[in-house]
Amino acid sequence: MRCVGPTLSDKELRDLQDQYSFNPEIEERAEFYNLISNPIRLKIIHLLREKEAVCVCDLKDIFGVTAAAVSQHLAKLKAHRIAKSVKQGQTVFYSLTEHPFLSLIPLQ
Amino acid sequence: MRCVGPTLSDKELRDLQDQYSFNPEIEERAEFYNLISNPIRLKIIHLLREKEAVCVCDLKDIFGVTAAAVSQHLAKLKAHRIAKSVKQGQTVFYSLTEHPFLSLIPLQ
DNA sequence: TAAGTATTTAAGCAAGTTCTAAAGTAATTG
DNA sequence: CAATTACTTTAGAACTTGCTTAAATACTTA
Repeated sequence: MRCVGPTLSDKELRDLQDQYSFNPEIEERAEFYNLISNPIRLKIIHLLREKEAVCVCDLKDIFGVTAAAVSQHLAKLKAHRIAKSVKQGQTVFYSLTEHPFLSLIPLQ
Repeated sequence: MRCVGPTLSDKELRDLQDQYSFNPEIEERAEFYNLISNPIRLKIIHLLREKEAVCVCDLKDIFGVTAAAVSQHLAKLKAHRIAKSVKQGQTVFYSLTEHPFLSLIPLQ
């Protein structure tokens, strides 16, 4: 049942339902915002804009968390194709991709 | 203990620790991204850019959830000073504030 | 003023997030 | 080749999120 108060017309309501109830573009963007809503992941992105490529080992020292925690954050960034990795010996270097959504994050 | 592999110098590491281990600006931005990482809240923001002021009752019909759910999302937007409300009779109209972080969200 | 409408608040639950410790894999080195 | 280092994966605890239902509040109207 519709509300009675001074509200939208039936047509306006239908239009907004069509536009918003299912909207993959906005939903995809929300998912990206969720990815960068973690302070460590957002910091990793800023840091990789500055440093090009950094290993897990250094990231764990910078943020003061375990290597496991850093590795899990990097795996999420990688799963969203925001970061990529290159193995050099036993060291894994992470760097940013050219993902278009990265432009949603302003430079420092 | 520092890593042994081909990594950052001690000085680079200290500089990055200083810059990132505690960084309220980035942390505040991450918190905002968390706010807009929910698809309904992000859609409400886009919708209010289009419609100026909309009541809880219409939002519940647009998104197909209960009024309680919408009200809780709006309360979060309000707590972060992204939205404000005006009561007209028994109807509560919500609209956007001029919060600077809103510029982080591109127009449709 | 009783009933109905709009909204908020509270309680509770299921699902998701993020950390740690521990175990597993792979490369390096004494 | 055993030990060490770098990293990943797994499992589990603590916490957060987002919904629903139900109750509470506020306003309107018959």
